[in-house]
Amino acid sequence: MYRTLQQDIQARIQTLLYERYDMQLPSVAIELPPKIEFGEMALPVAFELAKRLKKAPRAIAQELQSALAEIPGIASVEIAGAGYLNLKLDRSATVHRIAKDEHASVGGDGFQLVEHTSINPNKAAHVGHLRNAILGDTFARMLRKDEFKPGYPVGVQNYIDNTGVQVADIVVAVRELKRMNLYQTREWLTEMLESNVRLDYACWDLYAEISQWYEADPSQTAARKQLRLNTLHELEVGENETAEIAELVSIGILRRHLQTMQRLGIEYDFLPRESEILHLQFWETARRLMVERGVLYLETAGKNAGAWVMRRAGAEPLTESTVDEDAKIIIRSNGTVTYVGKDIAYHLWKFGLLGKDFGYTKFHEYPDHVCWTSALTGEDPHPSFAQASAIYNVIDSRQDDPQTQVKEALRALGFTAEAEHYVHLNYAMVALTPRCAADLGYKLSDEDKERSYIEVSGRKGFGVKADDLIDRMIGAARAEVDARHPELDESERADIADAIGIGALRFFMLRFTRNTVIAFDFRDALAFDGETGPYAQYAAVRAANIFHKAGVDPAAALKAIENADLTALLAADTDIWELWLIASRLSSVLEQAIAAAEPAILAKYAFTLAQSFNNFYHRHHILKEQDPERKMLLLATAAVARRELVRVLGWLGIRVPAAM
RNA sequence: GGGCGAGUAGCUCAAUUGGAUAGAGCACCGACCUUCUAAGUCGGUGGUUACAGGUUCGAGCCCUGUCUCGCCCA
Repeated sequence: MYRTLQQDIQARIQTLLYERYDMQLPSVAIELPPKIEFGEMALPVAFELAKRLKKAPRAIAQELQSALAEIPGIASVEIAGAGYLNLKLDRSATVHRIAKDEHASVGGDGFQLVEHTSINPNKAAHVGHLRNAILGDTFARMLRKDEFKPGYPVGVQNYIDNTGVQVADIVVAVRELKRMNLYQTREWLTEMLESNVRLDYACWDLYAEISQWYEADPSQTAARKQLRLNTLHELEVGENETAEIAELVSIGILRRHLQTMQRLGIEYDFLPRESEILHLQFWETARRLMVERGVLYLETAGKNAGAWVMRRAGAEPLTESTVDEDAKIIIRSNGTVTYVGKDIAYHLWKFGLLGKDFGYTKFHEYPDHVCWTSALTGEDPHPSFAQASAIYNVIDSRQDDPQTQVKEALRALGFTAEAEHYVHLNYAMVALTPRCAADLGYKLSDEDKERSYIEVSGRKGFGVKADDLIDRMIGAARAEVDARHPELDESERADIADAIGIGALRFFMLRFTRNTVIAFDFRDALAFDGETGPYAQYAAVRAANIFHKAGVDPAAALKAIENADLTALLAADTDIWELWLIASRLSSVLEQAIAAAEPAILAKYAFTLAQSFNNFYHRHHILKEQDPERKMLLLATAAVARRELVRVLGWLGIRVPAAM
């Protein structure tokens, strides 16, 4: 609703400026004043005009004041400070519009492809992967159609690198450390499934072991490294026992990853795999296109001589005699393609520019949709995901350089619109505090102890596994629920604890802006007070309780104020009006969060709204209110706070439990 | 060596992209449960926004330089 008002007023001011000063501004800023006493909207436009008109800002503000006051919905206009125009809204009229759920539409056409999770299928997911998946899932929820907004058509995919060096390592481990062949591997996997042992956990340790093994015996190092390269090569070629073992193990681990993510309410539509990108020869098609358009060229001199390279973004134009030593190698002089090369092909596919598609086959059935995976020859009918008009790659900041290269390749190939809509949704890593690392049994050097954080390492088997963390979050919530609600039966308590534990975890991962390194510590993550998920959930539960006790439907409470004149009541209680104002900003905040690709903005908003509601809840005892008019307004206020809180928590993937 | 990011209260983080007196949470001190549930509320302590210059009506944010830390690349 706030967004709608902003848009109206911006349009009015543009016409006003045009009429008065024959002037057009690209945009007119409307800010939220620092205090509610200054009104609900502040315009610094007089400062902007002062330069052009060569007049004092205050004088310009005075010239605009009366015209602005005539805009419908505006109660008054005041001039403050050096020339701010502070607008006060007609509170009663605005509340009526909010109660009717008038709000700016969010959404549009064009398929939005969000890629996240993308964990190597060779070991258990850890906290870093959780940040990735939660960010991506939240962003997809922000874009997607729901009961609040038309949204965009959205596809969520999880890229599976099933032929990479990490999977090769786990195959080497299965063979060399566990001494198993294909048949024995199959039995091993079946045993684990039957005894409910987590395969990804077993491989977590195996992966750490094999990483040590390569260098454990100096006389064997060269041979072992060669074995690893051979294994990798066999994986890439396919149709051999090595590839079959890799397929069994990686699929088993992938299924575990999907289960882990399902616990957080995270689902996927498509799992494209590296093996199909190789076998369907995506790269060969892309290579031809790149050579044809002069983007990829053979270097004949300098240190990169013999390699096929691509110019970096922003590089100076080449002259006849110069050699670009800084160019990015795409095909090494030994003929192998780099990761960036394959990634360029894959991204041409995403935008439907490659001229080929995967085969598709069903991989997993969620309650209300199917998750597909890539195949050489798939089944029909099937959807296609190679039609993105915008893509969002949730990949951590360590990949900034290669991501910039892929985007640059699209631009250089002439696909400038696609390059514009290529968003690397990057984020800083999750590390551990030294204390947390020590608790996990990691030996700290004196240098480590001084650091503010310590990086996790899969090769060292050092990190917090996702399922362990989820178990602990839910366990801690369960202890609280058991203490507070002994009267509830087992399944109800389990469900509430699940909502709270997951809510706390998701909120924790989302409250930091993307470029902040999270120094993970159990104490911080397990906090249920203050700026946390449970705090926001608690506010929503409290609001719901009011309606249970009153026997009133929240929607009816909002309808009840439709024809009431609330002017006097809203003038008397500024805190109530302020809560309505915060609630009205929902779509405005969502738009801002989408534009900045920053879910933390929504998390912050959810907290602010919950805080404002808790404040209101404490100050006004709704069910005891004697004045029927006032009680009606209080109920409607609780209803609107609850409505928007449930919505924003929904986008964050946080459920509101039945009780707390 | 090159590239990118960061440095804000004791700690962990914000700051609507250049706007009004830099805000929250935690921790600490104090007050509030016979209440629609205290996973809550209210009050207090706490700041030279790493440092030095510059740009302008206005700088935590932009520019130049310095220092420190992290990540990526050779």
